[in-house]
Order: sequence, then C-alpha cells, then structure tokens
Amino acid sequence: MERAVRRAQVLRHAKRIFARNGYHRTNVGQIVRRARIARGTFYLYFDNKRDLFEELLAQALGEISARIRRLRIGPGEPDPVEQLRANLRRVLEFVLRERDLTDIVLNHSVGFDPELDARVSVFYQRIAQDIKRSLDLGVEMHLVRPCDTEIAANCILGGIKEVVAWAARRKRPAIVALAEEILALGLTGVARPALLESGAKARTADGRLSGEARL
Amino acid sequence: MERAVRRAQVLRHAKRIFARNGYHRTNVGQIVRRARIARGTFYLYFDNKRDLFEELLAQALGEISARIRRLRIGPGEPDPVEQLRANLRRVLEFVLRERDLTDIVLNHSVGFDPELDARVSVFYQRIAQDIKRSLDLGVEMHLVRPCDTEIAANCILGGIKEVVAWAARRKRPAIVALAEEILALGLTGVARPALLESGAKARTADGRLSGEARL
Amino acid sequence: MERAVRRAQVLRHAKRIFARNGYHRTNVGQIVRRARIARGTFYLYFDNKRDLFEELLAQALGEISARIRRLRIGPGEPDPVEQLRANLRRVLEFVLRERDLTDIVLNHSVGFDPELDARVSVFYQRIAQDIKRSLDLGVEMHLVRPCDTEIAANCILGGIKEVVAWAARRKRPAIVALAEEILALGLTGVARPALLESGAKARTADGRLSGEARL
Amino acid sequence: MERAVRRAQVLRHAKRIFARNGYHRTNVGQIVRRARIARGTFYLYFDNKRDLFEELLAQALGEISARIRRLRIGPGEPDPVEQLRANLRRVLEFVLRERDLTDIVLNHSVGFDPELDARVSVFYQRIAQDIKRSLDLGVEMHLVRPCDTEIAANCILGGIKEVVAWAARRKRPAIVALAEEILALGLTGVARPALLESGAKARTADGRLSGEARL
DNA sequence: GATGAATGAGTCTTCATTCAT
DNA sequence: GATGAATGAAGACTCATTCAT
Repeated sequence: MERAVRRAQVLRHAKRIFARNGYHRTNVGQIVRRARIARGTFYLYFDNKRDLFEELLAQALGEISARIRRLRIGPGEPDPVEQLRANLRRVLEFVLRERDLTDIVLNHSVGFDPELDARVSVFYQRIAQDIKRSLDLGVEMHLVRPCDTEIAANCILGGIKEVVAWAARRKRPAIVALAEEILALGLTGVARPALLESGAKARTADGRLSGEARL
Repeated sequence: MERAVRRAQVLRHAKRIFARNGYHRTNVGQIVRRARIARGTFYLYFDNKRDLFEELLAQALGEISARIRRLRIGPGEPDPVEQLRANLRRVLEFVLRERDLTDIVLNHSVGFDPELDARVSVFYQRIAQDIKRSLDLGVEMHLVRPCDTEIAANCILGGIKEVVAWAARRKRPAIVALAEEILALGLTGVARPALLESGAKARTADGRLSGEARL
Repeated sequence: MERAVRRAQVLRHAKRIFARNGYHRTNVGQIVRRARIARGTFYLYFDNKRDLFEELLAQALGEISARIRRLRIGPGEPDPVEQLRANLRRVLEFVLRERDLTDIVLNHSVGFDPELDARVSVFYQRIAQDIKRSLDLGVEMHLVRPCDTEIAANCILGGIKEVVAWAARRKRPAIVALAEEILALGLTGVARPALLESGAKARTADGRLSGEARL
Repeated sequence: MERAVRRAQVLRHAKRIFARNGYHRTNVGQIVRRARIARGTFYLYFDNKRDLFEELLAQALGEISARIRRLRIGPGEPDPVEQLRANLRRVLEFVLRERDLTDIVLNHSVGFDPELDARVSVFYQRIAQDIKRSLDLGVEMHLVRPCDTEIAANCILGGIKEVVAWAARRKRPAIVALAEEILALGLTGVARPALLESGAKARTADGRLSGEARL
C-alpha cells in the first residue's frame, strides 16, 4: 500500500509538469526534483518516462470513459436527453476538476508515440461512435432529424472538446450551465426557434434555407 | 527567386514528414535526406528546425485566416448564412486539399514550444471571437436565439475542427455536403424541427424538455 | 556458525548465477532474489558483490591448488607418472563435479578487476611452474627429452584447461579415461610410436620429419 | 575512403583500450578521448560500443581463420606436418604481432553478450573440429596412433592458446621456435623417444605405463 | 553557395550500496 | 540481525547545429 501511495505522489507531481510542458519538454530530472525523490527512485516505481505518461493518460481516458453511459431506451428509463445531460455533467465534472489531466489529454497526448497516438485515437473514435449510435437511435425514434449522423457525431464530439478546453482556462466554470449550453446547441443549434418554425417550411431538400428565413 | 524555390522544395518535403511523424519524431536528417540536400544546406535556408516548422504553421494558419471573411451586414450584402457557407467552404477546400498542413495544425502544433503554442492558441481564439461576434450580431438582429455566445462560438469551432480531422481521414470528402451538414448542425442542431416547434413551448426554465416531446 | 551457513547458502546461489551469466550480467538483485534474502542482508555477509565473487574464485583456485601435489622423487615414492595421474584425476574430479565454479574460473574470471586478474594469473603461472619444475626434473632424470620446458609446461596446462572446458560441456565425462588421454598426449603426443621409432632417426636438426615417415 | 580511414583510426585506439581494460572497464569516453574525437563522432562510425567491439573481434577471428588452411593430402601436396607447421606459423605470426587483438580474443571476449559468446565459441569449436578431422585422417593413414581424437583436438587447441597467451607476454617471441615446440609436443609429447621405444611394448591396454618404463 | 563530417550538450537509464525502520 | 526503499554516480546514446573545405 505504501507503494501505491508513493506512486500516486510521483504521478501527481508528474501530471502537473506534463500538463504545463508536455511530454518532450518534461524530463525525468524535473519530475524527481519536484517529487523530491532521487533519480533512481523514479525507476523503482515506473519503467520509464513513457510508462508514467501512459499511466496518466490511461487514468484520464479510463475515468472519462467510465462517466459516459450508453443511452437506455425503454419504459421506466429516464428521458434520453436527461441521460445525455447526466453523461455530459459527469464528464465535465471530471475534466474541469482534473485540469492537468485534461490538458494532457487535449494538448499533449498526440505525436510522440504511435502506440499512444493509436490509443487516444481509439478512445475518441469510440466516443464518436457512441454518439453516432445515439443519433441513429434518435432518427429511428423520430426524435432526431435525418442527417449524416457520423458527421454530426464528430461535430458534437469536437464541440465538447473545444468547450472543455475553453472552460478549463476559466477560473470557476459552471458545469451545469456549460452542460445546458452544449446540450441546447447540439439539439437546437443557434438559430431562433421562431425563425426556424417558418424557415422549416422553406427548407429545401439539401438542407439549405431559402426565402426570407435567413441564418 | 531561385532561393524561394529551394525553400519551397524543402518546405514541401518537411511538411510531409512533420505531418506523418510530428515535430519531435522528425529530425533534420530525415528532412535533408528527403529533400536531397546536404545538412549544411538546410541551415542556409532556415535558421533551424523550429524555424522551418514555424513557417509551415504560419503558412497554414495564414491561409486559413485569409479564407475566413468577416460577415458584412447591409443592403446589397449577401445573406449572412450564405457568407458563413462561403467561409466554411473556402476553409474546407483548403484544409482538405492540404491535408499534411491540416494534420500538422490539428495534431502536431502544440506542446513543444511556448511561443508556437501561443501562436496557435491566438489563431484559434481569434476565430472563436469572429464566430462569437457573428453570433452577437445575430442575437442583435434577432436571428440567433439568446445564449452564451462565447461558449457557442467555441463549440462551433470545435465541431468544425473535429469534422475536418474526421474528413481528412476519408478518401474524397465532399466539401459542399460537409459544409451543409456543419451549417445545419450549427443552426438547427440535431432535433427534429417539428418536435421543437411544440417542444419549444414545453421547455422549462432549466432547459429541460417536458411533455411528450422529448429529445 | 549460523553465519557461515548463511554465507555458504548465498555463495551457492551466487555461484550458479555467476557461472551462467558472468560477473557483469549478474547483479545483486538476482542473487538476493535467488537466495531469498533482502538486499541489505547481502551486505551483512559480504562487503560487496566483488567480495563475494572473489570468495568463489578463491574457493575454486584453492581447492584446485590443494589437489595438485608436488612430485616426490625418491625410494618408496610412487612412480612419477602415477603421481601425475593422481594429480590429474583429483583435479578433474573436482572441476567436473563443481562445474559452475569451473565455468567461473575458465570463462568469467578475467577482465573486470586488475587485482582479481592478477590473482588468477598467478594461480595459472604457479601451476605452469609446477609443471615446468616436473619437466625439468624429468629432463635431469633422462625421462623427458630436452625441450623448452617452459613452453611445454604452458602447452600442457592449456591442453588440460581446454579439455576440462570441453568435458564440462558433456553430460557424464569419464574422469579416468580423460586423465589417460591427457597423460598419453602429454607423454607421447599423437604420432604412432612405431612411426616415431624410425622417424626419430630421420628427424632433422630443425625438427622436420623427412623420408617416408611423415606425420 | 576517408571514412574507412577514420574508422580504422578509432578501431586502433579502441583496440588498445579494450585489450588493456576489457569491455566493461572501457567506456566510450575513454575511446573518444584517446582517438581525439567528439562523443558524437564515435556514433557516426559505429552503432554503439558493442558494435565496435564486435568488429574488433570479427577482425581477429576472421584473420586467424583465414590463416588456418585445411590439410590437403595427395600426390604433389606438401608433407602434412609441413602444412601443420605452416598453419601454426601463420597463426602465430598474426597473434603475436597483433597482441592487443589476441588479448581481446583470449581474455576479454567472453561473458558480456550471449551472441558474441556464441560467436567465439563457434570459432573455437570449428578449429577443434578441423584439428579433429586432421587427426582422424592421420589415424586412417596410420600416421596417428588410435586415440580419442576429439579430446586430443581440444587438448592441442588449448595448448596452442595457452602458449600464445604466454608468448604474448614475452618481448620478442621466436615464432619459428614456438611452432616447432608446439609441433613436437603435439606429435611426440615430452617423453624421451628412447624411453618410449621400450615403453611402448610395456604399455597396457588402458594406456597405462608399467614396468621400469616410467613417466 | 553547397557539402557532410564533426561537435558536445542534454537525457535517459542502470545498479551497487546505504540506512532508517 | 533483517529488511527493502532510497540513493546518486556513472555511462550510453541522440541530434540540432556548426564549420572547414
């Protein structure tokens, strides 16, 4: 158990430095200095620098994944939107609390190791697919308008990522409000509903707006 | 003039390698080998490795910036949505043609140099602000529903980035269709308009949908 | 007494590992793991890694030395050849039983420490001198043909070492037969005696054989 | 060509140091200091320290191998002993000229790398087999007395190795004389021929000498 | 201008040894 | 005595950059 504590300690310090400086500008010397341990001690707990980084990354990706629950449809299940909201809040709660990890995932997790690149890539693709699946289901249930759900899924994923990155730069981001904004945007976009009511009729087959209904 | 040609040549090769391997896994040796020049020659045309990378990045950011025109409102100006569409298409046209540059900007432009990080950061923030300004204008003009336009702007930006990244992995992405999907998503979201018409009324203060119209 | 037992135990395990891997590819971690003691305990029994190795080496060299008795000439003493044979058998018995030690002495005892190098070197030189002395005596007694006894001594020593190394690789080497082969070789060489009888006359000054008797 | 010269230069210096200190007590720093080159330059010419050592070893083993020619029997071919003598002289000429290489092969080539160990092992085994083959041939031709030629081969090989090691410690070893001593020893052993003439008869089945014929 | 051999600072990693418990 | 976590000196290797030709 002592061991786990020590590891966690080193991980905590390393997380900080990796978040600030990225993988390559972080060297083992910085980590051990910050963690106040000897160089050799570092290698008592981690195989190497990459191993430590990998663990941080896995920690983040794992925790985020665990906070995304698949939508359940059926009698007695909560409103799908409610489920989306819950997912979003859980994820936001984590990523905005663990900003260093978030920074690592968003900014420093790509480009220095093909294997880790692949792992991150798979992580995002899985989320995109989850979203796509939800959208497909929504289309089936006539809750979601027909569209290219794959593109939509990626668009939504990207939107969340960017908002998270943005929010992580703020002092005390309001998680609930953030979730609502994202949700509303994803569901209804930015256009005024009134506008769309009339505009909806004017909408042509290829989705373009026409007539006076503009935006 | 000869000089510029030589530079461009080297840049072209380097672009390829940076896109594939990122900044740190690319070394000067690879570049000069690929460009069929001597190591020393490299330094006749570029101050150093970072300088070359910076130039590629500036190229990309500059070209993308140039393709984003500020919305003009007024008599005789085209429909704002049309202007958005044009912006989007111009950008997509470039980033999906210059995939290596896009890859560099999206995946390899962060984390090895505070100054470059800042430059990329500023680039995106400027775009986000452009979008925000447009949204604010839209709100003023009653075309856009009231919302936190800063969050919305970042969300839209992120959506575009992710879709671009996704599309860049496809063989022959259809730019026009992509632009329309993004546009539609940004404007109306994914929910069925019909649903929203009735649902809009049912929407409670905290943004939750109620009644049968759920999504 | 307990202490000596513990030491012996550790020595036994270390011997194994040193024999297999040599000095440098053996680290203290392997030894303590194998001996099921703590790292610190190791240093309660040995000054350091080198010290342990030195002891193993001394063990081997000492035991071998003890098994080589100086030839005694005189009335009532056994046949000198018989004494040689006994020496050889005693040494072979030990080195082929303690193969790990033998491996250490033959293959891993040189090159990482000037002092140990010297000790091994002295050990062999002493044996060579013993052999040389015996040969000199033999020459004096007209049992050994005049020759450069120093070279001969070294040659014999090397022969024994190599045969030992070879035999140590076999499953169950026959010590008696080995001793006889070595003895016969040292005494009479490989040439057919019959051949030599006639050939001896034909031998020219520079040692070359002539006439039909060739070998 | 310039490249080869530089390599040879570094190899020359490294050879010296490896011979004196062995593989492990030699570090790259020593080599580059001695060769008056920068650390990085070293790696321009060699993959790593082991690579350089391997090359030295290969050089030695290759040259020695090349100097050992298989015995040719037949009309017009020189006396087999003459061929042995030539082999021996060629080898001695090389190993006593290139003493550093010899030192490396004899003392520092075992125990730090399984692959190199194997290479050296194979080298010696091949020579032992060559000798054995020659002996078998000799037995067939009734030039060599029946014996365990495998043991004899190893014994002879070991004798040569040890004499070489011994001679390499002398100032100006006489190659011709050395070769003759070794040859004589291998062929006739140390016993006085006269003794053997009578002793041969007294020799019992198991090779033991009996009667007055002693030694 | 072009070349490519040379440079050496900067990093990671290992491992024998120590020492507080 | 026993433990094993901690230490830090030592050494291998990389690679952006320089400079003599």
